[in-house]
Amino acid sequence: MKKLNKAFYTRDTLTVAKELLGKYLAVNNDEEKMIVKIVETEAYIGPIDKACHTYNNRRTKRTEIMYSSGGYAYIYQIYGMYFCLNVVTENEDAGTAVLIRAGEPIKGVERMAVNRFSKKLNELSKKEILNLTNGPGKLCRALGLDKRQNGSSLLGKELFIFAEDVEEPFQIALSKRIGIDYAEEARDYEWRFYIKDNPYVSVKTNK
DNA sequence: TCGGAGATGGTC
DNA sequence: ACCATCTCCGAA
Repeated sequence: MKKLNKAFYTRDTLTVAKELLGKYLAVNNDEEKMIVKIVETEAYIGPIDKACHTYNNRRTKRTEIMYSSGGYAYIYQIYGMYFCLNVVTENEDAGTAVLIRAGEPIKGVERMAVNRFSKKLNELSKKEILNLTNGPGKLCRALGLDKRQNGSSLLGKELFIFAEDVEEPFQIALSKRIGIDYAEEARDYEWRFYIKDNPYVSVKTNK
């Protein structure tokens, strides 16, 4: 396994969004050691993207981390009760990031079952297993990610992304992004990427 | 199986 | 007053 380095993140956001597919997101706290395979991402490109929190170079306390150079986690709260994990990309002041929308549970699934459903893994139905991490809010809940990890470096050992030496082949599909209907022309940009036919991709598909 | 609405609180 | 979400519940 090879941890993704600074150079991986400080590239074009659409490239990073695509290349994050099939990589592995690792969470290593005292309490939790979990891994998911990334199966769905979305690019957010502030300067030209009305769906992005940093559109028009808007700088606020919340979005400040998005203006750092690539390789940091931007985690924000949404709808009062959920969190979304983003990976900051490109160079300092770019204001760009990739939203991690869904993952396939690989390791520490027992813990994910507790975090999501307060159940043991062997008590989950097939449907619940598929529902562990197939959406940005669900993914963060399963992995125990919240405001505490906002701004964390992805080059450390608590939260990072790595590639396996041998990667299983897959096809990349793309579509419009989810849940940004307010974003005028940006709603039509096909900046959502996912692994074709992977069962853990979030179900909703706004074509 | 589906669509609508409520939950819930930080941000602007 | 929103909002890069999720779940429940009622209708069909």
